[in-house]
Amino acid sequence: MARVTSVDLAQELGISQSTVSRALSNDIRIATKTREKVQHLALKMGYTPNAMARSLSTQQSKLIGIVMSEMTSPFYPFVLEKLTSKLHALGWRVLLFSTDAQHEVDDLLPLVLEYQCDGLLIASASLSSHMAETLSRHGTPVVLFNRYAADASSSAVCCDNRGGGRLVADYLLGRSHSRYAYIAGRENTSTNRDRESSYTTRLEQAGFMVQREAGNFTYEAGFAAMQRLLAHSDSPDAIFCANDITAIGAIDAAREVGVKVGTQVSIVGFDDIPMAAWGAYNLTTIRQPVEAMIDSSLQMLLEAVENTPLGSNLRFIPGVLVERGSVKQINTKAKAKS
Amino acid sequence: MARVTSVDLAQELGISQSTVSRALSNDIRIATKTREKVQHLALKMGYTPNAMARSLSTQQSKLIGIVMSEMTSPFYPFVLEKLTSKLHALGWRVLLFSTDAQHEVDDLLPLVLEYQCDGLLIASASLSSHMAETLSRHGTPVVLFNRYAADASSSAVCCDNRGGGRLVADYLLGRSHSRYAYIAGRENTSTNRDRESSYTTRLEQAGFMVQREAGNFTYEAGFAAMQRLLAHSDSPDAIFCANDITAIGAIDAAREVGVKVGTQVSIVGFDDIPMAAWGAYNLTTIRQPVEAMIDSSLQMLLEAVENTPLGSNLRFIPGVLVERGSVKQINTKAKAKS
DNA sequence: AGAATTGCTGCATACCTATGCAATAAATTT
DNA sequence: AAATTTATTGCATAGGTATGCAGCAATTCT
Repeated sequence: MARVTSVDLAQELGISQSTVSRALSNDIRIATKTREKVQHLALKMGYTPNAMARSLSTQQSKLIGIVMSEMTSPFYPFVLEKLTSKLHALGWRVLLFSTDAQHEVDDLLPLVLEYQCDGLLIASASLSSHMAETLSRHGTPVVLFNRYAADASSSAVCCDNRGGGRLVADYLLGRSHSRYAYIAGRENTSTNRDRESSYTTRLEQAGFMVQREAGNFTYEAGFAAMQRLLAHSDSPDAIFCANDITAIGAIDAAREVGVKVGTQVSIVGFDDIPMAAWGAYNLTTIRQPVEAMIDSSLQMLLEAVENTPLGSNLRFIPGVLVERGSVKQINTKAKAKS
Repeated sequence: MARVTSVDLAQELGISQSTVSRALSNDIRIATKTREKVQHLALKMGYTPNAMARSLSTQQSKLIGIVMSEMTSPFYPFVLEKLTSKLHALGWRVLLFSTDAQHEVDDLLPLVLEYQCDGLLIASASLSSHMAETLSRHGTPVVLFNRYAADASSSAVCCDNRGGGRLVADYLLGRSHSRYAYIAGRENTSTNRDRESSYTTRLEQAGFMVQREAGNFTYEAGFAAMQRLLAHSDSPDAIFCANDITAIGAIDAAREVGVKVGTQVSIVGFDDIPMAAWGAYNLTTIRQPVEAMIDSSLQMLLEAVENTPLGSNLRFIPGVLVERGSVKQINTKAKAKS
């Protein structure tokens, strides 16, 4: 029951604890024979190094904190899984923090600091500049995932949401729609702001107004927003939704009143979550370059952890439009024209 | 940049480190004045206790390890989020491990042990009896979530899958179907075994055969399995799927070939994930009592952590059938009969 | 006033590992 | 054979907190 320590091994073999420690870390200076003896006994006695003691000694916890909100939105579990398995493969452990509301992120940080995380990754949540400063004072590098700070005080990697919004606008413009709308995500997220503003700007440049409905990145919000849109006689025929879940809600709302998606009305999402490809929805959407975003943020973070702390650093990775069936096909007139 | 420690506080105030430590933990023996002075300075200097050092000293890491597979299946993110936020509220931190394949769970455990986790929760994955023994030798309590060990060597809380299977069988039997099928989940999971055997047994008792198609808890598997089922002329009219995702795949496959779900064919799932309620699917399913399962497993685990390590302990919590539109309604004849 | 109690604080050490430096023994060089 | 180098190991300490026990001053009791 009592944990076996390196001292136990040392006593058992009649050697010093330091030799044991070095033998177990394959230090070249230890005689091969001794090394093997130690490693063999360690195995036999079921020795497990104490990471706490090691951290204390080395001043490195080998811990990466991940704080994530919206964990139940289908996009993020994939991110979380990839992150943790890649970190594990690289020898890091992950300390997980979840939060619903934005304001709680700040409350969580002291805990991150207590556990001496070597680095911090914040997904789909932001960071007060006060806390960003605290972290930097402690020398804990942090990168934001899919969100960036207004004051650019911390590094971040995002999907190129502005580019994505433009892509959608152009795509819809190219297939002769006449009344455009946007169903928003949660306000005060850079994600929503960027997708909306770029989409809207582009359409306005082309001479169109765009109707706007509030939302919050959920199915229910998408459903309700679509109902509102359909309540008027001149309801839109081209709708960009802040994310896929919202779009799916919108599709279900349209179907419920017999409006045909992909012929009478076009709907585009953002993310390309697995459900977007499901037969019932077949949603045209912008695919977030998740793998690239994950790799990039990991690289950024670990570099900062291992080398010198780098300054603020923003990286935007473009998404790609994946065409499915929720947008009107080009009619012959438009085709001839192009 | 240099972290401020309790020693720094002590020096600054000209008192001993032990007094600082006690003052910060609100030890009654410390004079109120001193306590306040210390706490005030701690705040001012931005003191953060070092959890590593504390763990080393107290022999308690306040860490709960969670290992989870199938993180991307929609059921588990919810579980993970609930678990972490409840643990946080109770003062615990969570060390997250994810794994795809079963065999990797064993490889992960040494890491759990290195970090001195006070307890371990394994979701949707199992544990070799060898490792269960190792853990118990280390005195680390473990509870399995939604999976249980064949040899009952570790505690577990599960949905009552057998009860659920029976519920489905009875429900389908009650609405005059004639050809039954089961689309399986991953083999070698207690979840799949229990759902299947109870369902099948009940139907066989009632004199029916049940056709079986392999699967693995995914949309694609459900889709493919349904295609196989529909390939024959006497395809089933009542299908129980190992989980909701599988059922949704099956529904899409049926729709693709024009088979009407809820009238020509009945499909029932298991889990009641949010998508089951989506308009396009409207899936009748067994709702897992997630909250109760989470609370129960947490209670079980934390009790074992804080008190004496308890022996093996199994808990099965019944699910409830939620009726939606994917099953044939009772026709008048059947209704008259009952 | 002396004795006992109470209130508050400090000393010393445990927890476990990693690592700079010194020490010893063995091998090599001159 | 003496001097230098190489190989291997041990000593001692840092890292930050918690805590049993002792110490001291102030208060209360007899």
